[in-house]
Amino acid sequence: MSRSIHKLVVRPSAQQAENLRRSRRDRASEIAQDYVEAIVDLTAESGEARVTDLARRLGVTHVTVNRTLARLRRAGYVNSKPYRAIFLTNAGQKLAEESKKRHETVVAFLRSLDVSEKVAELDAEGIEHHVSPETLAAFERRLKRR
Amino acid sequence: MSRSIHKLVVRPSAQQAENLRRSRRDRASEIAQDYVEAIVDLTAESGEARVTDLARRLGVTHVTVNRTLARLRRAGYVNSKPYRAIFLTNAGQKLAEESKKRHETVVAFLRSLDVSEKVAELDAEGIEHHVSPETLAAFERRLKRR
DNA sequence: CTAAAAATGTAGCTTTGGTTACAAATTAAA
DNA sequence: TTTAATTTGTAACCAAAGCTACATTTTTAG
Repeated sequence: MSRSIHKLVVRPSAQQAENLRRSRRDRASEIAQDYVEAIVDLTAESGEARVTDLARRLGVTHVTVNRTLARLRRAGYVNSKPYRAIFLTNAGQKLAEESKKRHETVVAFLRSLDVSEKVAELDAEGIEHHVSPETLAAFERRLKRR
Repeated sequence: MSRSIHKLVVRPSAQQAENLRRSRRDRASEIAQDYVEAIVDLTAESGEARVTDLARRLGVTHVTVNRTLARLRRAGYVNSKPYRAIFLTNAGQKLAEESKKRHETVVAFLRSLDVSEKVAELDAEGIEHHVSPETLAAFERRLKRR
């Protein structure tokens, strides 16, 4: 194919390449979502979100949290100062709300298929970042219909 | 000045931390799955899978393909020699079959929820790597029931 | 108040997956 | 068969996300 007819078959490949490229691009924001969600939860639970709390919750070292927070600060999702608690910007709060809602929908949907609670949580963690608005709407439709 | 206390590494990981850590670990094999699937497809379509074909299909440069193939060779999924076509090992074929089946199930399932074909393909690309056997079984159950 | 403990920050290394630029090998064409 | 085009390989770079080791700051206990 490479040497003869590749131009004739370019369409399907192009589509899939685009799909995969999107997959990869999306990944950049997945971690951001995990972080803002965790920040919201921790703030609700204990009044403030600290680096160490985040590290424990996210299963990484405080060093990783630190560096990632720097990126999120640059991206405008969080406000934080050295040795102080971490706060979300408006953009960060919006992202967190959307993420949380999506997460809950995915979990509820999986539960509605009789997936066990533990596995539903587990799978949702990975799946939620790849659910488009259209698919999310389909999930919600299904949930309402029972 | 240096206190240099050798702290023992404590791992009191919460459930969610474990979930996220799994997410990350899983990611390592996602690319492998994309590659072996693409190799199967290309071989079926045109008799052999070449570096350039893979690059086009996966939406990356041939350099990336090259380096990733080296890793897959090390991992025992592919056999390849310089300037020659790429073949799957038995392990690679097994992985490809499983991946393909999972992909098809996810797409069919989304389609059964009236998600459009294009979006179903798009979302499946990201979702399929995070679907546990239990959830996959739930999808299949649902598909049979209609 | 002081000293130890805990939290946070910084330096520097690793791996992975991406890139461009250029070199070498193979294939196709004149 | 010699040359041009295409494919493949290599070198050298980048950024993200992970780590350990160590330094600094803040908090807490005595």
